[in-house]
Amino acid sequence: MTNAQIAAALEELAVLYQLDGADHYRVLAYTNSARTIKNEGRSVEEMALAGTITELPGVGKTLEEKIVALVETGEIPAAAKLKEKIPEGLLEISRIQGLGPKTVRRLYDELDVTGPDDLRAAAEAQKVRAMKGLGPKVEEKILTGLDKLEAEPEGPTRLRLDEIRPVAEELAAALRDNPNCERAEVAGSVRRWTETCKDIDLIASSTSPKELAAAIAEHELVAEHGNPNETGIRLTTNSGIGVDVRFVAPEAFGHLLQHFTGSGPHNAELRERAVARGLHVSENGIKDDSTGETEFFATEEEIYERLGYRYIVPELREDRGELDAAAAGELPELVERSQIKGDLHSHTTLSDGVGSLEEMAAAAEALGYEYLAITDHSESHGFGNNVEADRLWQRIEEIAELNHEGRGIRLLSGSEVNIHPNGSVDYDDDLLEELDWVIASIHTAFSDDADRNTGRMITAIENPQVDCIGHPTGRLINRRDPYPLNIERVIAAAVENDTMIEINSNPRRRDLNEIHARMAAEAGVKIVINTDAHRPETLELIEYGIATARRAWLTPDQVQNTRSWWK
DNA sequence: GCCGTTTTCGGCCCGACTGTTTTCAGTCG
Repeated sequence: MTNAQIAAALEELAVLYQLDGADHYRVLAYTNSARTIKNEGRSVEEMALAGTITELPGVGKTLEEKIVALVETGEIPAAAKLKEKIPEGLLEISRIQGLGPKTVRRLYDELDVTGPDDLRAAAEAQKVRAMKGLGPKVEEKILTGLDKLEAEPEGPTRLRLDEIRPVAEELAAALRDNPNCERAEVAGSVRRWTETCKDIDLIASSTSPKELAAAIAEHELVAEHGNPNETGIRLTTNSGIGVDVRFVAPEAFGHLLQHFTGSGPHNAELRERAVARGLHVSENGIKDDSTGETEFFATEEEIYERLGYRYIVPELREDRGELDAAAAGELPELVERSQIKGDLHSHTTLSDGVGSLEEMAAAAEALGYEYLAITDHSESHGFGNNVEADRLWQRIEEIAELNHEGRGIRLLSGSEVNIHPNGSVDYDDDLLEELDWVIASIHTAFSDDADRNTGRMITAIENPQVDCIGHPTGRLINRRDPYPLNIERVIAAAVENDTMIEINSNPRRRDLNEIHARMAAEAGVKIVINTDAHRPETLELIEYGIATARRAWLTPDQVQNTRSWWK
């Protein structure tokens, strides 16, 4: 059972308890443990069976018992019991925006609502507005919420960062360009460089906020907007992305920026620790119990300093140990884009790329790189993009000639070889030996069996001709789950054989992800950040791989392509 | 349900917004 599956079961149990009227903090214990498990790289199933799971923060005796039952029998007895008592449809309708567990429970108790159909009937018969504390507006919200539920049964999908980031940057730039704007910044998950984002948060200060709000509402990307006012405005873009613009006085800019950058768990933990010292943190400032005064800071740096921490960059604000590290002055010096000296995974027209050798070289040189590995697909790739051995021998010559001509960048002759189901790779050893750089990836025959996939990959890792494993889990964000893989065994094999592992920067992949990359680097795996560029301009996507590396706490010495090629 | 720089019991982050109601509960981020 995967960590994601265990986390989902605990989240479901949390909702069930909520509908059952359980204490708020008990519910919180379940949702918090679900988050911890999602953030854990090691197999939680194995930890549960080994009796070490209570090492995880927020997991005590009771949760241990429930998780062990879950991995052993496939279900949690308490959840099964609650499901007998609470109709499944109630879980569904509690996903409606603005409809919480308390109201859902009352709808069930007072109107016998057991699911979406009952609820629609009750709302249409105007029975909801007859309930105490509810009125016609709630009824309306329920009906539109039900429509949404029908249209998107899986819930709203979070957009990939590359789908949302350009919009956020353009709107922030538009705010800055307005003469009424003093300062504007992107906050929220976009600023933290998460894999996916729900919406866009923008923070701005202005001498005449209302006019600024009215101006941004007229931007060409904006389809709908709420009322412009002194505190902000809510926008929806043409592509359906929600945007929250908030205004703040310049002297308190840091507080709002910090608050809306999040993450929620980071802020909650930050505040909880502050309370122990008599300080109350909010988006409005820091209230000191000892003086009764509220302090204001213009920058986040000052806020973190006041609370006893080194400055924590947005990428680390996930409540994954950054507060302890910042308090102890032990935050890592994170890898930066400017430190990358070359890209070790790229394609040309020889396989499925759209740039020639020269075009790719020129683009890499323009980025200031010292080297670029040309790693077209191998012999068995198919799709008409396969490269026969003879052609690759020829390509080695072409690259040697280009290098001989002496340009500002060194090209490395390489290949992205397919890992076959038995773990062997394309091409004979004498050809592989002649290459500067060999990446091995799985592109076909994903098995649903973790043991088989893992064994296949470890065979490739053990192959002395293989330098690096490409996009190790094969996941496509929002589109394809990773194939089952025992990542801990892969990491151990990579350390033992001194085989590197890639963080693929393509924003659709970001593979390794930040959790696994952190675990791999801590275990001693040499990480490489590559773009897998299929056209000259996509070499720029390195910034997404850098972001994943930073979110994985990686330092430049853990990233091999911060070094010159000979090193 | 978890946990301990005051604690093995009694706390557990903070505020805005909404819709309903004359002061607040519920929901959300």
